[in-house]
Amino acid sequence: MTHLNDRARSGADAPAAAARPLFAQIKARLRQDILEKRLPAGQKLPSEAQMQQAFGVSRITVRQALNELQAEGLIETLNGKGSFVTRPADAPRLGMLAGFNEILRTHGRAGAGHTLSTRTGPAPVRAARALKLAPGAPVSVVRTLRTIDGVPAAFVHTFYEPTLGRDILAQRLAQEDAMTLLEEDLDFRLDRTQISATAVKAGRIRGLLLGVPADAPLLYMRFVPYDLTGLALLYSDVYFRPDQFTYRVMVRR
Amino acid sequence: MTHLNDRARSGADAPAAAARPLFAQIKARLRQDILEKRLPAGQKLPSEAQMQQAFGVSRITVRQALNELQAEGLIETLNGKGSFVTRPADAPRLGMLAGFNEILRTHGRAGAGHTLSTRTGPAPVRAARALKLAPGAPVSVVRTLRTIDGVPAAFVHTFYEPTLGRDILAQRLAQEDAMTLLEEDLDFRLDRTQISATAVKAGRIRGLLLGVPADAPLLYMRFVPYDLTGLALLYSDVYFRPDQFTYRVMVRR
DNA sequence: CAGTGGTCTAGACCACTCC
DNA sequence: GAGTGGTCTAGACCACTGT
Repeated sequence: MTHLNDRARSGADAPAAAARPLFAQIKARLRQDILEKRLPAGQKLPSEAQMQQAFGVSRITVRQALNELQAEGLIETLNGKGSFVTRPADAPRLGMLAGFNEILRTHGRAGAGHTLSTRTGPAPVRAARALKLAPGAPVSVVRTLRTIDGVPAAFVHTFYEPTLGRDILAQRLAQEDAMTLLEEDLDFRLDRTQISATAVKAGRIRGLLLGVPADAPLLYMRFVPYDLTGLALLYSDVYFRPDQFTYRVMVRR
Repeated sequence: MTHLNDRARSGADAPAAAARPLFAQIKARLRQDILEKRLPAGQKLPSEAQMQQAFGVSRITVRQALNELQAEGLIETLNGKGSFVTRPADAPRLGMLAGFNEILRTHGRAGAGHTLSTRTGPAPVRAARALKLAPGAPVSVVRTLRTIDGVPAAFVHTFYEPTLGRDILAQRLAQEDAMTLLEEDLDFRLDRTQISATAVKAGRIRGLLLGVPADAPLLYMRFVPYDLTGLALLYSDVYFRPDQFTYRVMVRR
């Protein structure tokens, strides 16, 4: 049966369950269905009239649930057509989580990438902490070199839990950046990304890789993207050649 | 008289005005009253019942307007008390626009600042472009040096239009960072900030100021905070000593 | 207690989309 | 035209805040 609490707030006081508002219950149910992919991306939701029936509530109550889901970006609603589960890749990149290649594309420059190495090994402390793993837990580590118009521009170290379908990352990190892959290929719902930035001297090894003197300054950034569920999806260390690339973000509020 | 369109969509076709939804008209009116400070920060709005009367609409229509204003962060609504115009400083810093000092405070370190110079002169091209001013238009320029526990940490160049009450910035930029001043002292409603980051060699002059060798790497960032109305409030160039400061942001979606 | 916002119902008419 | 979401009304009861 599909019905909800049945207004169970009146009778003998329910011992535990807090009797949440109807619209919140409907919202939570739909939300779960979406996050656990029982309602896959692009799927049309039942019409408001159908939900009214199914849940046994008035239309306004259904709409309040849908409005909040829309505000969270989980669904989009089109007049005359219906409500649909958002495709993660279509969701507007509000805060600009655009990755490396995406930025280049909008500037009309040609990005490319080479995988230097792929392996699985114990997580370094900083990666383990960011990913909330036990120190030394196994992680996949991919090192890539990204170029712009043939010139080395960034040296990237990506760490991620080798479970899930995430191993396709290793195959494709050379062509696309991690953010795009997570959204478009793995259908993760990116919610926010923790970014930090400093500068470092290139040093001998990174200098050779990036084609700059050992004392050249590099932009050193870390990225940790999080799911809508709060899960840290990966940890990425990036060294940028400042003459080739400037990082830009629009931060809201 | 306070009434709205009076459902003017039916009769003889209104020539221009597009007959926007009632709640949108109410929302727009309140929004303007808030942005133009006819409803000052902290002010209690009329109750929903009063607005129902004043605008001649149903309560749900009033609430739809208020809900959207709340979603935009312009008002906050407290059960049993009423709706109030948000104080910019109270609004949650979602995307983390926390400035320099604020970050230090949460880390328990002591920040301080010295004003190196204050003057008014023609805007450099990059500042004029960011602030949407005519090239060479007069801007105030303040140079400050920020220290952490007595060690130089950042060299800051701030440009802003010398109009408005903004000149109090010059007096206080040494003690507080610009973001905080804009919100707390000038009651601007920050909406988003354009940030960019690269690395540079310190060079001789900046090296002397910050107490590092001329070939030391520095984190070079630019900040342009925008109003809710889309106005660029200032332009800021910052050179950070990487051993003293790492920039962190949480970017949403 | 009176006043406030929070939730909900049962209708209604409209604009839009697709057939 | 039938089906969809967008807007709106006129009520109602509740929980919370103040006195």
